[in-house]
Amino acid sequence: MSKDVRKIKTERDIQQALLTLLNSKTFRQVTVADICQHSMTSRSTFYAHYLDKYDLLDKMVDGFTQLFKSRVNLRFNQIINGETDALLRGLAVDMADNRDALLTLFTVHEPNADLEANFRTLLLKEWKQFIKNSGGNMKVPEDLMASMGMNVQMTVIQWALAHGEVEIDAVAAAINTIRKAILLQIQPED
Amino acid sequence: MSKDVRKIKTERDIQQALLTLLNSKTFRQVTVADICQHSMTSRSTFYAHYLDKYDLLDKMVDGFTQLFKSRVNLRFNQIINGETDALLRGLAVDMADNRDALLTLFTVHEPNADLEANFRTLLLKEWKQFIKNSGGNMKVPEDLMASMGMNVQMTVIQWALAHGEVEIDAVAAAINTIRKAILLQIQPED
DNA sequence: CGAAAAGTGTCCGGAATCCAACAATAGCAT
DNA sequence: ATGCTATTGTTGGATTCCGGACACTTTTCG
Repeated sequence: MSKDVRKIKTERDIQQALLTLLNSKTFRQVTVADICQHSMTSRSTFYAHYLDKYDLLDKMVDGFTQLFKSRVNLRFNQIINGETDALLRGLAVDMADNRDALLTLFTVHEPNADLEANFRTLLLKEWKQFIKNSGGNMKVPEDLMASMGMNVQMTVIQWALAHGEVEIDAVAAAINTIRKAILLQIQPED
Repeated sequence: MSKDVRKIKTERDIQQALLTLLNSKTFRQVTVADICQHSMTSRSTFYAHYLDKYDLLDKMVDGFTQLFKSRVNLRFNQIINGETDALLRGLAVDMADNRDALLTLFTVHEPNADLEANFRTLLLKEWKQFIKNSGGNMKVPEDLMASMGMNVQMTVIQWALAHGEVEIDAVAAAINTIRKAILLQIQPED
């Protein structure tokens, strides 16, 4: 049942071609012919794999969204006590493999294909759950703190992707300050 | 008459796979199955393009040799007076595009496929011709000076490939000293 | 030595891809 | 508006590639 390697190769080439083209063009400006030319595939083959360029983008965004989703669940489930800073940075290193692809796709915002929005939605959902499970009396609205946590984490992820996770320790201190302020609101019983 | 793109793609993938494998294995240790696995091509396809792995290596070496040959002729023909230092460094930047491939293939020395030997042979031939054309009375044997020029230039090429052509100016002064000493022998009428 | 494992080279049917058409639509300039 | 050009999808036959088999040689290892 597993795919023919030719399918894997062409899909890889097509997707890589789109990412490359997105460095010099808007997604709207990219044409199917462009993608085929860069990936060295015929247009008939392209349409054998995707309905159109929007379908291609959808599937790429969906793929990374699913990958991120599994990682998010894993990371949040692994949290014990005081490991929230590991969470903040952990997701960044998780996605480091797909550094270029993610950074590029973050710049694309189409109605049904918005990777950054998907990431934010997933994180927000997990933060709400996390706050609810921690069960303390909140001084401020829980949704506000969830949004705060999500935004801080998203900032870390994007910064790490853009600058390389090597120097991530340099900002750890600054992030820590913010993190403590947030956690103080989330778990006031500490 | 022009090739089907599929042929171009598979040959590109196969050749790239060999180069990658040569970073961790000797050419003798590399197996056809390895190449096929890395390049995601079937063995039957491999043998449709090449007789064996030696044939693959031959064609790669021949390709770069031909490319180098044309550049060498071009550079030497462009020499007027006092531009010999431009020649010394020019060939280095010419080959910069294929930096990784050349550096890797330079480590392979097979009886009928030795890129470094080919480069040296081509350079030596051109240096001999260049010295003969300059027509001065030589203080030392012409072949010796040709060999000298070839070796200096080969050193520059390999150094530039290994370290990046960006900082090539750093060694320009040192090379210049050697160059003057050599040219003094070649053109004693100056 | 002798058997097992790995590698080589070749073959074939079926699958994926190419290529060159084609009509239809969208965008753009005059 | 009117053409003109670019782009979009679709189709069918030719080409290339894949997967797996086969016989054979070489290497590895007990």
